[in-house]
Amino acid sequence: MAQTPPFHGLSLSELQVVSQAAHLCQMKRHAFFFRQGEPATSFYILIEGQVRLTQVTTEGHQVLLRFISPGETIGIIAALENTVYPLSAQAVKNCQALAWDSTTLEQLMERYPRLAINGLRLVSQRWHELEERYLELATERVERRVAQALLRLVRQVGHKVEDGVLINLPLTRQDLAEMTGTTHYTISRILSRWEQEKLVKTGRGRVLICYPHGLACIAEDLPREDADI
Amino acid sequence: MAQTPPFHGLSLSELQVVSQAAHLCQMKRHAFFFRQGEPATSFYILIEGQVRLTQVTTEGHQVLLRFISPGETIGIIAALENTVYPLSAQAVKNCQALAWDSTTLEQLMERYPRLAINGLRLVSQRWHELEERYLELATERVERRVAQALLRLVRQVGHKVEDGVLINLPLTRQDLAEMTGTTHYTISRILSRWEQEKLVKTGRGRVLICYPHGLACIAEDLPREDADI
DNA sequence: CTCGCTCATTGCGTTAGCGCAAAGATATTT
DNA sequence: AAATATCTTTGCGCTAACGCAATGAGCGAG
Repeated sequence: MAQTPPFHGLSLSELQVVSQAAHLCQMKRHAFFFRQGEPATSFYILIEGQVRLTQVTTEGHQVLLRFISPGETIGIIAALENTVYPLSAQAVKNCQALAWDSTTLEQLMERYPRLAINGLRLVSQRWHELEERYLELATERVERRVAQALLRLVRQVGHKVEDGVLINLPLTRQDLAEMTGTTHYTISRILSRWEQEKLVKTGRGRVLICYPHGLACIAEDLPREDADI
Repeated sequence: MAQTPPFHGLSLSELQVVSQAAHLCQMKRHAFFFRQGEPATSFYILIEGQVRLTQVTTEGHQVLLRFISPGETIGIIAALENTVYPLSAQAVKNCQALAWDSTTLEQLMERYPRLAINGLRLVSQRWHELEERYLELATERVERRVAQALLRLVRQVGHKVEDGVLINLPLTRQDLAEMTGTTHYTISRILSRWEQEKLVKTGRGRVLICYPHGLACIAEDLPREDADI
């Protein structure tokens, strides 16, 4: 735990105090850590599993913001004051997490400023990521956004296998659509095309990237040869 | 200064220490506080004027993230060591701001945890705003995004005048396009239409909202009567 | 094994929004 | 006042992407 970013720079004894304030929390597949709009009461660090962060608009449109992997935090945005969770966090697989009560967390931050500063850094990073996505959404075509999204997933949960890199998550066309601001129809068409070009192999809820470099070329709009490896 | 969010909860004597570490900084119209990609060395609180936060993609596309008004912060990212500014901050009018050196700021935060916690809260808010915009961009049509953007500007820099609310900023069609992820052509067409419907009056770099409620209806897709109030 | 659900594909018509081009309007400079 | 630069408008053709509809594929439950 000492390794994870939120706790960098804390002494051993401090770590002990902090960790004793936490409690372990188990979540089954499909269970919600919390739902958008609920009062924000807990801050989590994921130990095991995967979590999806989603949002719905007032109109009922869904957006999938990102997945959370072990070591990352959930709900830091709301770990302060009296806010509500701005998004929903749902376990994709069975999960384990450490949880802190938001008031205890605030007390801990008063006591160990390092904790607050680390938090600041984390949220800044998250901001930066989001802002990159925002930029992408505002300026790029759909195909490139999809390529970028897949590359991010490769980096995050990519699992090297014989014939490429497997996205180690159940990931439907609809999911990808909600990650990139498009429709599952369009995603399906794009993946079909890429499949013909031998860039990917897909199945139901499964995406395997055969040739990441090719995706990167699409993502960055490099001239790409149609060579199949 | 004690009123501004970054300093909530500090005692008078603490405030004194903090404010003595700052220096006043004057920026002429069109000058840059900093540019995207530069090492982040300073954190500012705007006292007077207006600042625009922009970003460019590697491809040269511009995006206008938002305007900053007096009391708001700029470059909070600088609170953390060894980062670069992720965006550019340019004075729209002549500006005055308080500036802190990033290393002194970090020391202050170590000393007064409240400062770091407030910072965390600020960045969280910013994150939330951005995420709302992201959602909008991913799910709404252009016209509604433009309506939303104008309403936000009304709230932020709206100036009540005889025949409506004036956006108290030089604001070109191009600016609005960069705020909403579209083109200045489209903005021009939309504003022309709204002008016919007596919702707005525009000039070169000037937007006056005659009937904010009408905009709100567009923004939320309520059935709106074509009555010209 | 079979039923039923969710997910995926693809043809097809539609359209929102893009972006060139060209002209007009409003500032700014000299 | 004239000249220049910067904004704005609008016609027009174009295309990326949407979204319905209908069919097909894969998975889980009983």
